Amino acid sequence: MLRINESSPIPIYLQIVEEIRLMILGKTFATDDRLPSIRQIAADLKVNPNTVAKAFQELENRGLIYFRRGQGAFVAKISEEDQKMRIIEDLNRKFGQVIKSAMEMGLGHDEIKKLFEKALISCEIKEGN
Amino acid sequence: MLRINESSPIPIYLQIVEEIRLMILGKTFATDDRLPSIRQIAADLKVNPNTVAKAFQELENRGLIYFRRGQGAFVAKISEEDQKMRIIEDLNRKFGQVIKSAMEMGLGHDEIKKLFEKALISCEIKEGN
Amino acid sequence: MLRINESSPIPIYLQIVEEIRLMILGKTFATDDRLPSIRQIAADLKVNPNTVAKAFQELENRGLIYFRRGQGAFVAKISEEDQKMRIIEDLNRKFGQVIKSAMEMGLGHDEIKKLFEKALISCEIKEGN
Amino acid sequence: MLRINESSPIPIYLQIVEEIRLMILGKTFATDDRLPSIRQIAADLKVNPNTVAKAFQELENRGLIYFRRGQGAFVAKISEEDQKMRIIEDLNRKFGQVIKSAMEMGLGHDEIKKLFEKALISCEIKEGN
DNA sequence: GTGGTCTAGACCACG
DNA sequence: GTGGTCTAGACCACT
Repeated sequence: MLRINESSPIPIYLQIVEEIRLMILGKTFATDDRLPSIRQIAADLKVNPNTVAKAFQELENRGLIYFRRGQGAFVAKISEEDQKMRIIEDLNRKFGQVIKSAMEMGLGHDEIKKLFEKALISCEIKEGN
Repeated sequence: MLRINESSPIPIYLQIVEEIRLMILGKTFATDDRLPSIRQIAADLKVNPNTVAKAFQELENRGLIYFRRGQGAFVAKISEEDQKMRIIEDLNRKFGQVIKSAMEMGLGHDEIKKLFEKALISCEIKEGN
Repeated sequence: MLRINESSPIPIYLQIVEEIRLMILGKTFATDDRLPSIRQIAADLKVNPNTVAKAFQELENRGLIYFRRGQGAFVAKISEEDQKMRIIEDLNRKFGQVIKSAMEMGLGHDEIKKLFEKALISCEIKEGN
Repeated sequence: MLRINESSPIPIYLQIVEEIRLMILGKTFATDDRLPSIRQIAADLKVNPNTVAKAFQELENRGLIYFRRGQGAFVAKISEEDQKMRIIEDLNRKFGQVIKSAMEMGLGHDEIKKLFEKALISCEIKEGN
């Protein structure tokens, strides 16, 4: 389920944090669902369990998951509005960065919009597969 | 001119690479323009000259700049089409990532589009300042 | 195993690159073999680890080695033909340079050949020891 | 007449030294011939006069040239035998290096000889042009 | 243990 | 002045 990019400069544990964060916000996991075990994920990703453990700790620090001794990690409760807000803020920030860099490269409003729409369609096609 | 984010997990030298790359693609610098000196940038950003040197070396490896001994670093020639192509590929990839994460969080086509347009407008307002 | 020449005008890190390159092409190391660690080589050669790291980075750029996080550097895969081709090109270039300089010094075909053969034999004797 | 390689790691002044050394040993210049002026060479190579001056100084240190105030640099006297010996030593050393690297890459006597002969012929063809 | 990043600061080559 | 190399040594990410 998870995917990491070995050659990215971003530490693996932060890539895992981000992936799981998105899954939680996107309700792939619901409140109080049990997450896959650290060992399970480590085996899937062919990564050291310590690395996954570090990611889980980070998620706990951010209040997105909690641990039950001997049972594993579970999705923490977030209110609907809170969740929606976080998603929107997140995307707003990400879109902002891309648009900013597009503007730095000299593209205008219409060009940017066109590129976005092309990317959106191409994503939907991939998703459809 | 350049800005770096100290707390980002992305290494400083790669942040510098990315900033300069965007400037070159966006024609802030034209072909054969001299870039600011390593020492200059290092002083501006308050980082070690070696860190900037590493960024420059990376840019040279990617063929975006070249060096003249004792004179400094200069913007390499890229054909117009090549440049346009790189910009588009770059944005396509970046938009793709954001859209993908939006879909993972359960947003639909229209919601994503709406968020994008909001972000675009808010960027233009900032730019206008 | 490695040797460097302190007084050469060629930077130490490039000398290391060349030595390891020859070892890989000459199959002293096979595909996916682990190279000695940066720290190990640095200690052996009595140079700074950063210098060796720079050499390794260069080898990675040239596609001769790859890294696994936390494990070390490994010999990348090269096809047999590719390897043979590189070796031949390399030697052709090197011989060409020496022959060219010999010609510039006024030596004729036969003299050059004689010198080469003498050198070849003397190398074989050394090798035999 | 001279050629330098901008992208070589060997300093330009040492490249110039080597070129002129070969010319002197190869009798392109005879004893007491006047060498081209520093400014002349600097202009030809599009290099800073300081760089050429440094090369000349190095040649003087090695006893290959001498200066006459206000007149320029001249080829120093070398005995015939001395000259022949230097040439041979030089080539022997260079061939030795190439052969050594060939052996390190696992090539045998006959393969090396074949490659050498091919290179020799291809050099003669170039020279013939 | 591994490599990766970064700093502080030295010295060199080149213009 | 420019970039290039190198050292000494720190801290981080990962196995």
